[in-house]
Amino acid sequence: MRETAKRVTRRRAETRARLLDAAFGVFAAKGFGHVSIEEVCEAAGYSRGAFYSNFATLDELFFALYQERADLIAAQVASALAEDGPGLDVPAAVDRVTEVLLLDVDWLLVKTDFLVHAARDPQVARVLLGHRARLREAVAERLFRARGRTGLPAVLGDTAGAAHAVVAAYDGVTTQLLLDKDVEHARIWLKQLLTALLTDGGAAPATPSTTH
Amino acid sequence: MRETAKRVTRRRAETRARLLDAAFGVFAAKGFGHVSIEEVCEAAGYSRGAFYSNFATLDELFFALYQERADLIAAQVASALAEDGPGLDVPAAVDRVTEVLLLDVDWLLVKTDFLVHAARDPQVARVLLGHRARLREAVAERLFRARGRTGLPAVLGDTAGAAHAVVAAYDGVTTQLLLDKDVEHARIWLKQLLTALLTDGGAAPATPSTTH
DNA sequence: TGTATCCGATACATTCGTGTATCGAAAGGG
DNA sequence: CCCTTTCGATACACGAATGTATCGGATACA
Repeated sequence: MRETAKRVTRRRAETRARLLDAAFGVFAAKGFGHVSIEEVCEAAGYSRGAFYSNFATLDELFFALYQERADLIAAQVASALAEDGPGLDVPAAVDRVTEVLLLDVDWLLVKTDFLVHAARDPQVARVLLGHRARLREAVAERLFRARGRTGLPAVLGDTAGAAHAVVAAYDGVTTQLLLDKDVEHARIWLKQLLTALLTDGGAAPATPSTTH
Repeated sequence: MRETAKRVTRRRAETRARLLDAAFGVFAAKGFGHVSIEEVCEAAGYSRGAFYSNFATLDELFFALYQERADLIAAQVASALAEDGPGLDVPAAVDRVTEVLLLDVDWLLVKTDFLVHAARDPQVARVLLGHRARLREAVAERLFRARGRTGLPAVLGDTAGAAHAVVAAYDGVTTQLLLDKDVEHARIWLKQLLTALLTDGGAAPATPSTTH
């Protein structure tokens, strides 16, 4: 006996996807909490009937949207970490990851909205914490492979601690980026931060003016 | 000739303050964007007439609220940085600042809401950027006074760069704190991060389990 | 204490969003 | 090719929140 033995799908999947895509745009532009169901439907080119046929509430759609995109990003990060020359080239990996993480400001906006949402709903918070934990583990595993090549500062503890620091740096840079919208500067800055955190002395690269 | 020669005030100041206080509670609980004007008024024990007499829109109230509290925190941080034994004791200063910055989770919630708000309104963003810049300058000035005692890693550049890193660390830790609500752990973790960032090798303190 | 002014409560009109119920059309199975 | 099932559009009823206009009571100042 199949669970929820719904007969079908195909149109449905399409409209669901369109709704999610449209919602992403609307959320990015106005912020969850300032968006009505109607706006999403209008942006997607559907009427409210389509919405209620696919989702019960706007929260549910938001959740689905987040999960979809978060998984996508996670996969990209994982591949950026995996893809490696023969030598465990940490700085190169940092570059690739930075590129992926700070790709799309709209996503950062939506993600932060989701954070704010999760901060008030323990159920949702657990999911987000799960995503973050998985990300940290991927980073930690990568750092572990590179141990020895790079001397981690003792203050951070083991590779897990260092991974924690990496995520914190990412979050910190994101905050600033949301305000000044300067992606290039954010990338440079994140690389600098990660270098400072992950290398023991820190071979000084050309330090661009950090007065922004 | 006085600007806006309103005759005056006393009841007015009182109700305005009560409205702001009540709004803080409501915003912290439900999040800006899920709060109606009526809710704020009800929480404050007033009717909508009082609100419209003091503010034009909910955004305006939110802005005033943020500014008020942000100034307060800024003053506390400044005093925590200033207050100093004869010797420039950086770790002690880090402790004090950490204490102040991670004092009230509700404030972090509201602050993050405001960030999300500012991210979509350049006018508001400039104000927030201003606040952050002032905070950074206070930190930088303090670091400058302590230079020599603490060897800053070269990767970060000058004291201004280091201050930038301090704020980023703060923001990063805030994000995690909003999800797990563990203030004590956040404090420890922030101290660790700051130590790792501000000291060149980093004298390892007792590293608590960072697996959270 | 009188009085001009200000403040905040109440009432009202209106707009906006929601959720549901119904119906025609599309899609897949036999 | 028909027929059953599902999808999504339309219409409607309802509730919630907004903004304004008006009014009575409070407050400062002479």
